Amino acid sequence: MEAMSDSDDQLYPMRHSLAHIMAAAVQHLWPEAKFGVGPVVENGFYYDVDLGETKLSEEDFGRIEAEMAKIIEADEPFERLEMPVDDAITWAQQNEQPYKEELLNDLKRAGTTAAKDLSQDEMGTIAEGGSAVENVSFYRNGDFTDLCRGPHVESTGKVGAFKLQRVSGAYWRGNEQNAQMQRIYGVAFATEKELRQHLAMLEEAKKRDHRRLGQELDLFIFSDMVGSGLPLFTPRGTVLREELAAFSNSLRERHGFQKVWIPHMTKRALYEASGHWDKFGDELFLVKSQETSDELVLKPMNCPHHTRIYAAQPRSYRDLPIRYLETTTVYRDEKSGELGGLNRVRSITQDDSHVFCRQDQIEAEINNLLAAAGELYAVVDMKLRVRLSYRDDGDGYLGSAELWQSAQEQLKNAVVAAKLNYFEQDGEAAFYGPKIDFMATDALGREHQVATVQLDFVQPERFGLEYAADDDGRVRPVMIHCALLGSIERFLAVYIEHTAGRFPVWLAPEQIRVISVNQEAATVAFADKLARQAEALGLRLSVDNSNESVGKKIRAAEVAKVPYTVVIGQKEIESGEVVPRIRKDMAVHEGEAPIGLEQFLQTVANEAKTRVHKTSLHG
RNA sequence: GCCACCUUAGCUCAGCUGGUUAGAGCGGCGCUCUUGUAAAGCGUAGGUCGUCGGUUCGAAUCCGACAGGUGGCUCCA
Repeated sequence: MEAMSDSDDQLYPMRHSLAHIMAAAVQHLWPEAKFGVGPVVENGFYYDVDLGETKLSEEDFGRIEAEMAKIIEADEPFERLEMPVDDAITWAQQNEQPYKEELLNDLKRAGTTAAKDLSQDEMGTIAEGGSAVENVSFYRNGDFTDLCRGPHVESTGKVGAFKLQRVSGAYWRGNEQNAQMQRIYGVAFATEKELRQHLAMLEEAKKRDHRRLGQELDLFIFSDMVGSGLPLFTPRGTVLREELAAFSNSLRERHGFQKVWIPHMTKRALYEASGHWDKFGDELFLVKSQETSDELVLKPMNCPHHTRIYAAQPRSYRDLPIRYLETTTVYRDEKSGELGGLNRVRSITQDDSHVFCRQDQIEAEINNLLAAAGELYAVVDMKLRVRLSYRDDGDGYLGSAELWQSAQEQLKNAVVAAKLNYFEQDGEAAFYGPKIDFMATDALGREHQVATVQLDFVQPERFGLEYAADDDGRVRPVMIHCALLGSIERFLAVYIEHTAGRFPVWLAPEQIRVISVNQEAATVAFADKLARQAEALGLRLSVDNSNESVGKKIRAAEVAKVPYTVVIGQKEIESGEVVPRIRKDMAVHEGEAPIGLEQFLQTVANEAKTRVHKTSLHG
């Protein structure tokens, strides 16, 4: 979320100490507690505990916090002890701490071999990672001793402000084969004020939650009868989807992509050929034909279909690159616990693109895509950062080492040329090729994975794709997958929260609301005229002619976050001018300024067309 | 899929430890008012308390299964 800073460095021992104090409190309350790991995380800390049959709930937080308060009140000094690993193992056995014992045993082995099996967190919890381990450290305060690398603050009184947040299940060492422990999370800051600020931010995030706004702004629904992870979009939500898709499509068309269309199901043979059946078969929705013996599946991706279009004709090196685009829905049978709002759904609409190109064209094609992505994220007003995901030394990567080398270089060159803020990470590549992952920062400073550009050396191979080179030899093209928005559903989730539902004019489901002062014939006729003019300009305008007070109707428009509201009555009918009420986030000029009707509508239409998020109008 | 918690009217929520006709605000509808930049007044209709089963003289309330949701874990081509 936020970058590490000096204050985070100071917070580290504090948060670490709080994890320790919480463990002490838990042990006071449940002496049989077995402890796992208790690391510092973003904004706080957690500790994994095993309480046997006892199930914690947030109602227990009061007791735990009260116990922690006692320990903090006592201001007990933290005492650091060191002992050889073998002695520590004896300690763990004597104190019946099997999880600690397991960690120590691994640590002992890691001392002589590579520490590969231990995750960073686990290593970090008990010892400095990587190097040979002889001694491990313990921290003691009062009657509680815990295996811990530290550092801790001097005494239990110096831990700042904290609050326990939630409890959840977590597998021991992140492996679902292992026992499930209870993870208690807390947030912690140096001062009460910072803690309050953080909690206020969480409060704001709650208000902006896309699920809540989706309901309040009437954008999408879920239905028990339709099923989990299958969102249905209302007329207003559909405007958002279609405007976003149209924008992404038009951007890509401008960058040389052609639209294609494919059916949403296919024989499973397609995925047996692509290799997806073996790897992801359990995520496919099966479709049974009642007429034939075909075994069909709903498409979980579009690339295999698109390769069929490519392969339907002999291709020459002169034809490349060939660029297809399609905004279409794929279906993936995600596990039930993984679904959530629009973030993870089972019907996923991707603004998908596939480039088939020569190896020497990779860099130019990536440049092309980065330009499109840059334009899109500038319009939606989100900062981008990219991760270059490379292969590591492991095997299991397909394609020659030289191809990878060259491809990774070309990716990086393109990212550097695009002046993107980037970082590189080995071992994050897909098995079929290196990739660029885009993270967008929202208005609350949270980062979200959105667009992605991936090179693919495998599918061209699997599907036997080729083109005729200048010497008439047969050569494999490289495939580039790209989605600018990622998925429309996930993008909407992020974007609704980014804007808090205050959509810019080009996306707003309702751009102008007209409020009548009364229901007299002249007023109604004037409203009708306005509506017709707006329609001619392609604007989304609605008229609120209900028999309510003007104040109430203004409020309704405000709550619906409509960009422009105009009140019409005798005055407007006579002058032909309106004073638009402008949604606060869009205003740049102070003061009121009446504007001719025609000019007002033209201006709004122009703002929609140019996709600006501020207005040139005066309120 | 796993752990914990949740599900009462269209929405937001009351309903104490099981006890006669399940409440409120907003929204809807009707009437009065014809209104000038964030909520006019009065009236009225909405619920087999997520579904199914069990315990009980009696279940919105207790138990179980299922469905859906929330927070995590695992996963995310």
